[in-house]
Amino acid sequence: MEDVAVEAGVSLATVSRVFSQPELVSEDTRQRVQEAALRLRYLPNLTAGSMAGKRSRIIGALVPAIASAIFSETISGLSSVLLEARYELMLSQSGYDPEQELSILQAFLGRRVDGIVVAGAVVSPPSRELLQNAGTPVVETWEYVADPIDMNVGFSNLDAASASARFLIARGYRRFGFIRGTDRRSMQRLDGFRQAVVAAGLPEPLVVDIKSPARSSLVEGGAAMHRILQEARSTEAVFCTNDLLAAGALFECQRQGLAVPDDIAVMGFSNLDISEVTVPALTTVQVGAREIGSHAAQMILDRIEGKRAHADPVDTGFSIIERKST
Amino acid sequence: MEDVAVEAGVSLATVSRVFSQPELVSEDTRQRVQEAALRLRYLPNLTAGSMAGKRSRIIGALVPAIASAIFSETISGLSSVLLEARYELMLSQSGYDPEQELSILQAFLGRRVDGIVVAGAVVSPPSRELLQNAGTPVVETWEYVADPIDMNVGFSNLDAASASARFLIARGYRRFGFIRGTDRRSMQRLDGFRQAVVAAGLPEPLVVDIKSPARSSLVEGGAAMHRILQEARSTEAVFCTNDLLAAGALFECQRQGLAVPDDIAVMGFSNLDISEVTVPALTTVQVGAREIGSHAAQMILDRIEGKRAHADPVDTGFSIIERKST
DNA sequence: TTGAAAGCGGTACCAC
DNA sequence: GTGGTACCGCTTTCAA
Repeated sequence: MEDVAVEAGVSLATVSRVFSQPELVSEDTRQRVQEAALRLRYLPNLTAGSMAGKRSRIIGALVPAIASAIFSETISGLSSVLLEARYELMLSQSGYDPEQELSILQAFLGRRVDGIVVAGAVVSPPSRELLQNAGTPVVETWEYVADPIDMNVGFSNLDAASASARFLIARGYRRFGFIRGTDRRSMQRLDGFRQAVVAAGLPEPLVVDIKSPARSSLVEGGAAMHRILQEARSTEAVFCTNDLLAAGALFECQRQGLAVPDDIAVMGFSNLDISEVTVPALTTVQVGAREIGSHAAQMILDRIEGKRAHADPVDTGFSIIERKST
Repeated sequence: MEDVAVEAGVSLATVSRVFSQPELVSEDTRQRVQEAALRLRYLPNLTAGSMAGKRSRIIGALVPAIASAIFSETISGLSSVLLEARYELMLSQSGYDPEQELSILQAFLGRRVDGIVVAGAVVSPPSRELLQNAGTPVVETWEYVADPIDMNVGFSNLDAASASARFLIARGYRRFGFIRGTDRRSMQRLDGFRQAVVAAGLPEPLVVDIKSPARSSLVEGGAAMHRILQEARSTEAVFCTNDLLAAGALFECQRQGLAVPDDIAVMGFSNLDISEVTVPALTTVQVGAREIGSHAAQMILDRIEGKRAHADPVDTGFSIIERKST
């Protein structure tokens, strides 16, 4: 920076202004400084800037697994908003491990990120406590959190699953299978689904849990459907806690020569790309994955700029998308 | 940090050492400092550390689109290695826009990242020039780059596609369709495929380009297959430049009531999760997506630690996975 | 093994 | 509109 200042014949302060608050500098000097910077290939050191100013312009995001498609739209939405606001995204995966989660959050705080977005709610007590004391803006997403650490953008997984069950019941299905992922949201979905089924006086769904959250959901979905067909061939409709599981389940039906939805219906959750194109296309629940990400980003940015001290929880809602698989 | 120093009755330097080079501090003082830090909830400011030291411990990664599954295994592999080495991942998406790409790379350099990994090669001249002059370790991936900016981990897309063509020819297919993505690697794959087809004295493949790289490849693959079936019903086998396109194409065949591979064969590329589970499962090309990411991370870490000044290009190779779709 | 002090490269407040 | 200058919070010689 000093080189640029000398080259342009101005002070350090002026060079700094040209890059951070150009409107405070006269047209003329601005030009001179910018040319000097270009000539010297000067790129302002944002790290130094972060330290001197108080903001890092970095947002940390934490997902269970980067390779899983479930949250990628959310992260993409987050990233898009941040890019536009000239913020950077720091991304990490916890691998479903609470200790890993804690150490990642510590790293984020150590970096003095301006905000943290987590996929799902933060469940491990040490992690919650850490964030609670840190005072950094935090957004928990993809579920309604009764007692959020800070901000919350999501929807009621319980309600969404209840509505799904009622939808299936209204279509005439009576005997249900339920393929469930291992995350907390899947638990909530099971609760909601079960409640609606029981309320309708129908038998409880046959619940099959997937083996490992780390493996491909498409494969797990197939394996789970295999079990259901083995244990309860009379099952009429299977609800899966995400579209990857549902697609895997659908393929398993095809493999066994079963017609969907005539022999057995399949319903997914999340409205991922894949649900739109399978044959038959999957009935699913739209949850505004991308919107959750962009919303979370906006809430953090607003908070940073002091627009509102406390943001109310945002309910992004859901809607059932009826396709051919039910 | 000063508070901790006072609390523990030591100097700033000692506190610093406890967190960065604990082996230089006596067991006793180390304990005292750590306890003090815990009591005060002290988290070292890594930003300040980055500035004082010379390393940021941040690696920047640039992909065309975060929501696309193509590179997610690579990013995940990258992230895993970095996490273990206590580095952070900064992720951005260019949205297939060269100007965006440039501005993201500038931001990375402004952050003084210790290394940059790009999905694919950097093509726009200004971006290349920027990185060339920066001196930051750079890894271009997923393709063999004749004149890399710095390091290179990938494979020959041309050879992989040639091998695919020969594989299909050996299976007896003669009339080919080719569904092509818009990226450079897809172009290379077309070259390789075409060469092998022509070398065998067969007619050139019918090439269909997808409309927009931004839309879902699954949908685009279906649309492209639709066109092929319309324009050249006699096509015997369709090669797609990635598995999402292939899956989309496969579903379109199902929609039209065509049997795969009996009526028409479909082959994909990349060996994504989905190719394993569709019915029929997709023949594809395995390219070690995850390995590319972990390898890239390791190369950068080695470089940072001065293990080798210049790393040779790494060829991760490829292999054809024969499944039921051909 | 520990401490003192000079930076690292900016920002932002205060004068002029 | 521009310049001077205390920091920001840590790392890293150099000495003790």
